[in-house]
Amino acid sequence: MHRQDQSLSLLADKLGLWLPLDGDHRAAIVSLPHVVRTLRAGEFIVREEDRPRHSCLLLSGFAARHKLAGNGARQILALHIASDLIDMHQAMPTRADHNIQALSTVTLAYVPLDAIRDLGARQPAVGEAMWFETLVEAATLREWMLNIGRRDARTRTAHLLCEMGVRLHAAGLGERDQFTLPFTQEQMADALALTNVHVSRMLALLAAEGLIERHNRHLTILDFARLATVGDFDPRYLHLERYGEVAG
Amino acid sequence: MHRQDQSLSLLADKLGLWLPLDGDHRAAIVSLPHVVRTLRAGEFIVREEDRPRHSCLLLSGFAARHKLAGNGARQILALHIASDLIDMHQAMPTRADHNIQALSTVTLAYVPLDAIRDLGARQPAVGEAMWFETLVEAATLREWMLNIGRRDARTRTAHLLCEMGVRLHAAGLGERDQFTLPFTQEQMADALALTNVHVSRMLALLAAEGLIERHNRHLTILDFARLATVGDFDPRYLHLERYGEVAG
DNA sequence: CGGTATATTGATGAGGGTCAAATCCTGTGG
DNA sequence: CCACAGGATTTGACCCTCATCAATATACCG
Repeated sequence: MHRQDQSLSLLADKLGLWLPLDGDHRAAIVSLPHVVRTLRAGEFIVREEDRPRHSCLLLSGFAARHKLAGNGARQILALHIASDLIDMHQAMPTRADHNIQALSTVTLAYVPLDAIRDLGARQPAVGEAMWFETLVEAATLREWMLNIGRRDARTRTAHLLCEMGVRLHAAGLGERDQFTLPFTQEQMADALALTNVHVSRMLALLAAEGLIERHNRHLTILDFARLATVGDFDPRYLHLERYGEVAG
Repeated sequence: MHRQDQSLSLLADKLGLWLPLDGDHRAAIVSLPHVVRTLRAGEFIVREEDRPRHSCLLLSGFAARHKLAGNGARQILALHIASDLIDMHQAMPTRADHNIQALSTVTLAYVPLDAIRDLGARQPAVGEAMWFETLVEAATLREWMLNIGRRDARTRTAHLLCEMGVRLHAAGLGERDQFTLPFTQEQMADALALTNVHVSRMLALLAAEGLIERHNRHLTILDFARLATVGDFDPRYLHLERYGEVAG
């Protein structure tokens, strides 16, 4: 367990988004026992049937949580970006029921679940902040379910772009309206419950409508307010109050 | 706060499904402060923008958790049956982002979230069991997302029927293979991300295939194993180990 | 550079939506 | 006990969104 590095200051920053944390809180977070590892794209962080004893903080890179249907189709349940905390409260007495897979090279800080529980008990504010993190992830999952179930392909796609802009910006990984979209269209398709072909068409359509501009994987949102309208996107579920105003 | 009634023995039974609980545990659960109320079909248990201070135990009847899209379409996120515990851990410092609505006459026991938290601290086994309940609900949500995103209408419908059979039976509300399906086809459609018309067709198809039999809202599963195959249904996500064997 | 993964584009078709009418239930009041 | 009203379900006809299949084209990487 490395205790010397500062990897977990990213976690302190993230949790500080949810609740004001003082120096003691931050110090306690940063000194959590942890191990840092690097995985390459495609490697599994958690595999179905695993029984994880650690939570992971994504220090850099991108990952996807997904399940497979009997016909081989994949549904991505969540896209994770740097600063996301994975499975903090999944202290399952049983096995994981889905996979988490690196989509790019990722670095991870593994923190034992016991240490997280202890810290939550010792510093209730930190416990609450970690709890809030879990609730936001659940709220995002519900919003995605609505997205997949009841919005058409164009709306769905616009919604995902808005969400990624806001989340990447909140995590300090780009501007809300200009960022590198790190996913293949096939991965986006599995997140949106579409096909890669149709995602390609929808991105082309949004570009033709003057809502976005693309150069390779670099994306510019030309009119966030309009894209949010098209995407039926209301950022409240992300609980990043700063982004409440959708105005361009 | 009524303390005299035995409404919460249902909760003790439910939590006992997840972990063995002794007499002390049960006594502590049953004596939680609570209020019992009755709501009629259509009334809201939690409304978007509410800030609930209570968790609800569904004592009888059926309820749906749902979100609305901008176009007016509704996505049901979860169907709740008697013995389900609603929003135990939703101690949101912020507002609910979806609705919970009674689908039939329901009776509810409202338990203050503070009391739940206290009990979890005082009796860790009970806390763990309540925690497990939340994890199972999250696992169900993920399975539904896969269902909606990546399975065709026939498979989706069969999957829901299997799930309801297992859950109703586990809750003592019917046989796994024979129960009253208390939902309108429109409600099922909103749960499956289909239309009421197509749900009608899929139920008719499953009946024509000899997998189920219907008389009004009474449903008989004629061959559970085959229906589970058709529905790509693997009950592990419900964590009711007893139902692991899908055999007819 | 060459080879592979990714993205684009076109043609075609199927799964499920929409609309509308008919039928069936359920509950209510006479 | 029957008649009736309202909702729920069923059925049919038609059509549209998105999937599928296939051929290029483009970007990425050793």
